[in-house]
Amino acid sequence: MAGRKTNPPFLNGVPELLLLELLARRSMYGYELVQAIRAATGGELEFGEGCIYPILHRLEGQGVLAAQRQAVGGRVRVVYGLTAKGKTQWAESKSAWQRVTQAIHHALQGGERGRAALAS
Amino acid sequence: MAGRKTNPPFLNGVPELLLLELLARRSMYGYELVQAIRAATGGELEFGEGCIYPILHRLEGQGVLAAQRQAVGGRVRVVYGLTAKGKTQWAESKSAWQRVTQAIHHALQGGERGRAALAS
DNA sequence: GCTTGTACCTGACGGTTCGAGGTATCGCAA
DNA sequence: TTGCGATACCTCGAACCGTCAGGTACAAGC
Repeated sequence: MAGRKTNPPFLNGVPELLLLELLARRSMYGYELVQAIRAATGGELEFGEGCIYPILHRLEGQGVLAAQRQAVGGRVRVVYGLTAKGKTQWAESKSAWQRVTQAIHHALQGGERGRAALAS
Repeated sequence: MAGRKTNPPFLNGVPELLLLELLARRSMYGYELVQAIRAATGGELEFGEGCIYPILHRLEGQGVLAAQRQAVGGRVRVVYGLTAKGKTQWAESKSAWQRVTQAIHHALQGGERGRAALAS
């Protein structure tokens, strides 16, 4: 339990979920995404570049994202956007997340009462 | 992306959170907790014994849980309950979870609009 | 006697994230 | 013009968590 300071110890696959969400709105490049996630979560969550870039590359390899090199100034940005497959995955991830969090939320609430809501 | 069939790929520290929640209500033993989690989440989440037992032992070692051996029939059950420290940690974990999921939820909703809420 | 269910436990494996490091360009200020 | 910080990309090793497959043992039913 020694190391581990930054983010709270939940989350797994959450970076990917957030990536898909943000890219569903508009194409962005890696460095931008790192800060967009921080902004979008009100600073609550923060994933380093060492977390984001590998995911980006993996998703691109899976055909979920499409990369496009853009020259801006004298620099090159790699802008990512969702493919058709990506949109499907985005929708799936999102609903999976909602199912899971609802289940947990339910478990955190449903003590002695609230069992009625379990209508098969 | 090969392996990974059972649970959706979010979650980290979630088993621990659920453990604390359930034990805050009443003392339980390991095997019971495994099924209680499944029941409490409507079957959505399922953590095996290989996940639960190590956490139980770790939390006991940290003074978060107190174990008590009970002889039932010809068998011995190890019943766990929250210590004072455990109750603190339970509250902390719970509020942390809520903060995080709210942040993510917010990120999943707040598209182009809702930026106004970012005062300062 | 054998299988199934209860009840405990462990260890190897794999995936994900973290942290620190490395490169290069641009703009600004000293 | 030199240095610094911000931008922008990338990679690697370590750590952690959860999964899966195993292993023990008792009780009850067939």
